[in-house]
Amino acid sequence: MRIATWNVNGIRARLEFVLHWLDARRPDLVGLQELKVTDEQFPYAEIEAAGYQSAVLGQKGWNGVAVLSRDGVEVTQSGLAGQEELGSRLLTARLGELSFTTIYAPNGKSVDHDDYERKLAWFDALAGHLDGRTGGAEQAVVCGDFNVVPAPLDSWDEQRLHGSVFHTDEERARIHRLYDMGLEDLFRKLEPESRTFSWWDYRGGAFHRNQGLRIDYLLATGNVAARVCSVETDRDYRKKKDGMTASDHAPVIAELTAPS
DNA sequence: ATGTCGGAATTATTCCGA
Repeated sequence: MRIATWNVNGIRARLEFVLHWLDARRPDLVGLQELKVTDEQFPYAEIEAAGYQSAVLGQKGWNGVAVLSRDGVEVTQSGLAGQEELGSRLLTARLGELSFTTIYAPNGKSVDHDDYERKLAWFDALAGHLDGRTGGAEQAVVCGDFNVVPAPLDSWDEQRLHGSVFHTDEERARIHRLYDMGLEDLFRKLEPESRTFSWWDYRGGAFHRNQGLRIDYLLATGNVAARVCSVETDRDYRKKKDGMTASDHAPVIAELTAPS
């Protein structure tokens, strides 16, 4: 089973690119973020023609998340209670025994901006919501754009950026709280030393300079993490392709063995 | 060069968010 997360930066602008990727990579279950469409504007038919059912939590213009599945989607959670004013940023679907949540964390802008405190509060609400859903025999994946660089190794320039947004101890504490709740970072589990990014700024030739951040991840409960056999950051889909413009994020894909 | 995108507001240009 292949699971993936991808911030597409606008599903209307990226549809051709996403269809190309679905056809090439054939993931079974995908979390998409930053759709920038209402539910009605989502291209259900085109995605269905590619072999996927879609569950969508959209909004006009900004944010928005979706779960794509080859085997149907039963939505069990749509939105994060109490955080609605920050936009459409969480969606959970159940596939058999597996709970699959995709999130798009608030950006925070900068540590001295009001949005930064709202970002921290959003993560606290996320932890509160997930509490009790990631322990015991629960099988869960929580994936998406976390907008936090979890450790110094995940930044292209920790020395310069430490303490700035995405790189603060407060944000990292929120990610560690998720780890403490039993969620493991699938990429880090398999690649403990690798400096591999998932996002590069459009500006300044950041991609070609490899000035990026690892802010997109697949977290999973231990019983799911035990099944992971490979994790890839799909850099090829951060590149222009046949005249199509890429998102500023690359997909992250993990392969899981069948449940025992 | 704070250098690029996608989308909104508003009507082809400017602003905003990332």
